Amino acid sequence: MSYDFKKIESKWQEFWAKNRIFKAQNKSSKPKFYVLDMFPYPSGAGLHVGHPLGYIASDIYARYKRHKGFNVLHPQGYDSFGLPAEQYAIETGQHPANTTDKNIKRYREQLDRLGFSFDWSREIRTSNSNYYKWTQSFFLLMFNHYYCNDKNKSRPIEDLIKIFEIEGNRRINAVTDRKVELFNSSEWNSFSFKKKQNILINYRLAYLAEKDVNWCPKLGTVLANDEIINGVSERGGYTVVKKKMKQWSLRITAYAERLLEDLNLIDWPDALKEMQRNWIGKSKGARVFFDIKGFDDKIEVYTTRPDTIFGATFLTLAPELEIVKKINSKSNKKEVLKYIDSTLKKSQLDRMSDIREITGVFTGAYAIHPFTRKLIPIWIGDYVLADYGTGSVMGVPCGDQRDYDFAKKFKISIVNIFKNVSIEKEAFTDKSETIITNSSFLNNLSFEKAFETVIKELEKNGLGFKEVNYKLRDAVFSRQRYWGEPIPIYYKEKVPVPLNFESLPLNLPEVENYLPGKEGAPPLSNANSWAWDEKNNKVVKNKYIDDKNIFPLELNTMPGWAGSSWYFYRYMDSENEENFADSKIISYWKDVDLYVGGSEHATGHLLYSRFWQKFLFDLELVPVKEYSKKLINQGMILGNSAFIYRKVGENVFVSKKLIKNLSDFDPIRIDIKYLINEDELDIKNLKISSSDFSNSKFICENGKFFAKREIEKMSKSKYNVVNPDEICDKYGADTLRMYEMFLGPIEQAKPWNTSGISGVHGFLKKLWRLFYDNEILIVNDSNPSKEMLKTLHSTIKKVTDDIESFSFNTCISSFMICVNELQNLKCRSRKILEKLIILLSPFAPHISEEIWERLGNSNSISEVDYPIFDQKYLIENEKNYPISFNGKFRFNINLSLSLTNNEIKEIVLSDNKTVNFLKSKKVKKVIIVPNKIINIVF
RNA sequence: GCCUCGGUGGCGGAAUUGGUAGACGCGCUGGAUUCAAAAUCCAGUUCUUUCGAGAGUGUGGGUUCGAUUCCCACCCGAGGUACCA
Repeated sequence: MSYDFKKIESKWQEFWAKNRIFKAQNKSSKPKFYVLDMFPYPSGAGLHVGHPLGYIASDIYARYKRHKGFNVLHPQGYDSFGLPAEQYAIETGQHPANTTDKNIKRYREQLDRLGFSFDWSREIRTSNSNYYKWTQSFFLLMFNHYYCNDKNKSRPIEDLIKIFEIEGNRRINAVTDRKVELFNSSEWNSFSFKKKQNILINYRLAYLAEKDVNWCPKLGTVLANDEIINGVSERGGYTVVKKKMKQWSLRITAYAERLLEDLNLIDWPDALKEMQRNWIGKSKGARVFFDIKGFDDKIEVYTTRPDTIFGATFLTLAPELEIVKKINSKSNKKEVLKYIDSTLKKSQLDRMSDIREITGVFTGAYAIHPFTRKLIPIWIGDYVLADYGTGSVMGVPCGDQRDYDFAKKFKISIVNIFKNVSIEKEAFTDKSETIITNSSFLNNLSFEKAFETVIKELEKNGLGFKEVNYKLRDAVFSRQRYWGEPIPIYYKEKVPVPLNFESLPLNLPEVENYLPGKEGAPPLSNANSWAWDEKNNKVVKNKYIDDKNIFPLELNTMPGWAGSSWYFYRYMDSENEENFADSKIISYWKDVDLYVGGSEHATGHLLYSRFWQKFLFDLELVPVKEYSKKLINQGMILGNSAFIYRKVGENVFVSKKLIKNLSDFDPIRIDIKYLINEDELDIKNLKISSSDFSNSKFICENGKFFAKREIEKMSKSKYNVVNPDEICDKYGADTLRMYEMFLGPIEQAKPWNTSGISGVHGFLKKLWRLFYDNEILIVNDSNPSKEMLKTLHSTIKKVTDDIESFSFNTCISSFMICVNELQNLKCRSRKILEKLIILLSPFAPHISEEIWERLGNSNSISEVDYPIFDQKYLIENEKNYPISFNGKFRFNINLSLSLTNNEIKEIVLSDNKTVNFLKSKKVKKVIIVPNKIINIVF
């Protein structure tokens, strides 16, 4: 009997599903362990071999933890709202829900073949209304809260209203996106409903505001910063322009400091934490006020180098600022307006390609230096961003390269305020070597000293104050799309009013088509029933909108990251109708112990979900500040694309090595299924299957035609995808699982290469032969030899250590060595072989279950305890290091050490206990820890 | 430009905290079994070599009895970021 993986794998997959082996219990005496995968977006292309990489790793760990006696929660679901389904709907008229269902079915089939230990009873879909009901409820909570800086947490908006009623807003210390006018209590109480709402919206955590947003005309929607790659849309690669639009935003900036600070609490990859730190972009500096000559207004600038204030020779304002139009003099008016206009028209891409090209216009106005009282010119320039800091900077040419270039180009004076430094060629920006001169009371101070001194002076004279800034922007939350969560808001007197909680979910309406409506209105404007009956709390037809109780509903939907910001809590209690999850169940599972997913979500999902968590934490809906203790980023599996070369202008293809001059040829992408033996082209097959090539001529070398291979991202459009189904058919899921782990370190990107898979498959066949000689089970109850025990226990140790550190690739090596050694030792001992098979079962669960059963066990192998390493079976060889040394040594358990050094002759360690060595005057202490370092201190 | 990570045979990659570099797998070479193939098994496989040995972990220095590992400078690659004052 040989290793019949097809029969084995379908048998056990059925068994696991039927017996609900992996169903997690919400009550258990066992310790809990929550293993989470980033749930997939079910695209139409199905899975390729790259997708399951992370799932395999997390599945191994989940199965391992079950063996170790944990109550493991390992769920899976679908992030099923999203753009591709909608684009497909626009093209074909099919409802996105239908295509999404179809795709999910296909995904599930593919996932099921790989033998994952998911608890499918907890499956969730973000596009189901019983799920997005809660996403909507969290939006309402954000709408009904504001961020209180004094308590440093979110508080109910009612608290704020109460304060307004008693004393107005003068003493309020809350996060707002712009300055709010000041009022006292009697003023507040006299305000109309509309006016009150327009004030409150400035404080809400979910707020509506006119914003410069990234508008993608081709997609007909706005995009968040993290959805733009190199100035074009991540999806489709379309141009993006700045546009002013009224948009919903979430006040993530209120949490900037906590998001930064709490990175210290979590065990996430350093690279990813660093990305989040940079994205948050904290900087310390000062705000400085400049008077404007001839105006009452002041210009406020933000600077991280207030120590260089005496080097400021001009101010530059962002062209978009309101004040620009006010202060520019008549003589320059035309030029200034033209410049403002051209800035607004530029697309993201233009602005990026124009990088370092210096442009700007003098406004004709002058500011007054706060200390010297000298006049300095006010310019505008698009290198100053309107939405960072104050949108204005003080130009210090000697201390900032951009200011330096600007001053040089426009012949503005440059003052050197650095001691013993030349600024002939470029600005001097090294803070650590800065010594200030030529600067009145700051002379001879270092950067740190000058920084503190000048801020004190500014604050004393009311000329400015210390300030911290963040690059992080509030998250735009409106999308002009159909296939997303409706925002539970209606408009009364053009003011947004939240639906009450009881009327959720606000279901996505049916629409006739999914394109934008009139005048670019979002697709929801195409719905006939999309108005809110306030009295009866229900959706009604738009035609009643003139009725005094009926109001228009919000037309925008939520972005893709809304549903994924809290889904890990829904898995805990996915059926709950009363709450997003029961609070007792939440306090049992608490948080995610291991989260596995791609690093491409570093500044998107992984930041938004942390923000969402902190908000829920403030409301005491969740028990922890961070939802995921540990995160592992799996690297991408890359595809190996194939190109063949066609002579320019001819239908003639030439084999790779015969080409001398590449410029005479066009590379043509072909599907890798037409390749045999790595890079040889199957011309016959290609000609038959693809009409494009049926009349082509192929020039071969030695009768064979070779293609060029190139490593790039695996994708359907690049014709380089490898389908896991094919691998399962040919080698089985256990082989695929092990091979994907064997390819290399989990977090590294690595190209897919099928040629190595035979080694792993051969291992499983060899493993089978350890138990079976043809038809006969050869395992017996003989006692194992010392060597066998040593092999087993060193494998237990290596594999356990490596699983704990997520080095799954070296685990596989250890298994291979173990099986080889046991084969050589002709091991037949059940005591050894049973343990080996348990050890292997997280990696190759199907074959392990099968063998386990054939050995006469009636329970599932997943319910068995993991073997425990016993040190006594490891006997290390004695090692001699005939050298003199100074410092640390590392040995295994038994040690004999001779030294040629005159001072120490011998250190002998045996049985971990007796230590003999000749005392030396120079040796102060010898610390010996078994299996650790021997530290000899001189 | 800045930030982060990395660079080891023909290839994917091992090497615990500074202690025999190249584990394990692929590929390749030779052999066994076979009518033959598949499958399987055994041996070899960093490079150079006058077969004594010598060189060798991107390059050049340094620390150390000893460096793939630590330090400095540089080169190359991947990812992130894009005028953030």
